[in-house]
Parts: sequence; C-alpha cells; structure tokens
Amino acid sequence: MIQNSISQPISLEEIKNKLTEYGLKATHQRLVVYDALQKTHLHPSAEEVYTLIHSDNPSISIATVYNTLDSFVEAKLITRVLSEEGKSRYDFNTHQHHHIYLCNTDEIIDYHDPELQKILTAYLKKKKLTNLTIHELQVHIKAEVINPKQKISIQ
Amino acid sequence: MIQNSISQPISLEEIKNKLTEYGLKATHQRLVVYDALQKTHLHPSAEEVYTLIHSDNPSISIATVYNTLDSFVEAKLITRVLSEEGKSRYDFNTHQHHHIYLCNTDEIIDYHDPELQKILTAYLKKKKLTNLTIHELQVHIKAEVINPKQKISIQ
DNA sequence: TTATTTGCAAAAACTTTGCATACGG
DNA sequence: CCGTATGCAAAGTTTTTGCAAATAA
Repeated sequence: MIQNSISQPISLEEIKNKLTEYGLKATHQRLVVYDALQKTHLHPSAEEVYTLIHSDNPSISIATVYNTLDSFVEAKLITRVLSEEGKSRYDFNTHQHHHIYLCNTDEIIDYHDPELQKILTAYLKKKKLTNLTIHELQVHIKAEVINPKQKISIQ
Repeated sequence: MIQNSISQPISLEEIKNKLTEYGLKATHQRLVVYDALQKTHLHPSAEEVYTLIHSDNPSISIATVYNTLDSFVEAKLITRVLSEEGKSRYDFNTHQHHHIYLCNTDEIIDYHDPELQKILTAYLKKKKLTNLTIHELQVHIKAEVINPKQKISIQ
C-alpha cells in the first residue's frame, strides 16, 4: 500500500497547540483550514480547500483561505507542492517524501520511502557540489493509472 | 560543470523541420518562440518568453505565446516544468533529466545524470507497482546558492 | 484552397491587497 | 487592550477564449 500521510488526524485541540507552537494565532479559520488539509490527501489548491470547508463554514472567504495557506507555508506548517499546472497546491505532510503525479486524474499521491531517500542522499553526497546547499531531495514520479476503478499500491 | 541542455542551438531551418516532424505548422511565431526557448536555459514562464522575443518581434502577442507554448507541450516538443510558484514554466529539454531549484533566485537548472536515472529506475523496478504505468522519474533538488557571484558546479 | 494559426480584446481563473471590523493572547 | 487576522470588495496576475483576418501546406 502507498503510505500517504502516516499519522492519524489530530484533534482540534492539538491543532490549536500546533498553531501556537508555530507562532500562529489559533483562529477558527485556521483550525478549519488545517483540519481540512489533514483530512484530505489530495494536495488541494486554495480553491479546493475553499470548496472543502465552505458548506460547513460559509463565512470563511476565499481571500482568507489564500492568506491562511500562505501563513501556514511561511510558518513551515505546510509546504507548497510542485505542480505542472500553473497553480499552487499544498501539502500537509512536511516530512521528506516523494510524490506520484497521476497524469490522467491530476491527483498527487504521497510516496513515503525512507530507503529511497537514503539512496539519493548518499548518491548526491558523493558528487562534488560547489556553491550549493541542498535543502530537499524529492523524487517526482509521473505515472498513469491503468484502471481508475482499481486501487493503486506500491510493494 | 552542470550539464544544461547538451545540444547546441539548431538553425531556423532545422527548427522548421522539427516543427513539421512534430505535426505543427512552421509559422514565424513558432520559430521565434522555439528559438528563444533553445537559447535560454532558465525555464522561462510564458511572460518571460514574451519579454525575450518582444523587442525583435513586437507583433507577437502574449496570447500567441501562450497558445504556442501549449501547442508545443501537446506535441511533446517541450514540457512543462514542475514549479512551486503558481505559474507555468517550460523546459526545452525533453530528455529525461533532473532539476535543481535555486530557492534564492527562483532559477531552475537542468541536471543531467544518466547514472542517477539508472539507479532510480532500477530501484523502482524492484518495487511492486500495481495499477500504475510510470512515464517519468525525476529528482527535484531544492538548493540554495551559497555565493550568488560564484559559479555552481556538480562533480 | 482549406484548415490552422494569429492578433486582439475580452473573459475567466487565480491570487493579492487595502481597509475597516473582529478577535486571540 | 494591542496587534494580528478576517471579510469583503477591488485590483493585480496569469491564462484562456472567440472571432475575424492572415497564412502554411
């Protein structure tokens, strides 16, 4: 099975603590946005986050969603995920991991593989990098789902 | 030295042939856009391509640049490059290669490394992929330039 | 000649900003 | 209370589209 985010969703109380820990005021809007992010693994765009929360929280504006996501990225609570479409998508999982981009559905799936991470790190360590500090290494796997109705799994 | 696109720029006549070969009509606008792409290695956005060509070709509109880039991507003459900013950037180099994203300058550098490609391919072959066909494997290295005035090199 | 491509402008999609109000710490 | 965050609307970006005119094949 593909390991998406490994951890279980955390409670609203724990989100509150996490926000504070990262230097952010724990507002209702931020709790809601964070909760939506942790419950979906589809690396949503701002618009998609807005749609996810809107029926339960009609007063939260799209501008607030954008601002909230930006503040999360700045606080390093989430990251922007690489994408080929020209829009920002976000990743709740801040552990080093890889991504599988499904080109027939535009879905992005987390692929957690510490062994692969080690291999890459070791390989690049051998190379002489001049004038560069590496911050992150990630493999981007572009793939196609053969049967959209069946499950996807790795090993 | 980092290997950017390995090949030398090709002549306008050769671009013409290439366009035809890929099923695209060889219009002046397309020749100009392709030529601009092959001469820069900075993975430009549509806007940047427009700026690059505009002084010599003031009659080519930004809409045409967008349409041209789209038609190139569709014809598989170029690819969209992954980016964290929410806009499309393009890559003239269609050979399998990796990218180094310089987070302090927003530049994207090609990193051509067939050995790394082999290691990755072999590693993933060992994994049991169910219901997926892999189209592309690429490593995305996020790095910071230590001294912006000095050259960057790998091995 | 004919289907495709272009230029232009307008619309759509995506994102940021300014300012008065609300609210967490 | 104080300063940050929000809501809203408006402005700014980025990208797409529709249509008449131009042009490659």
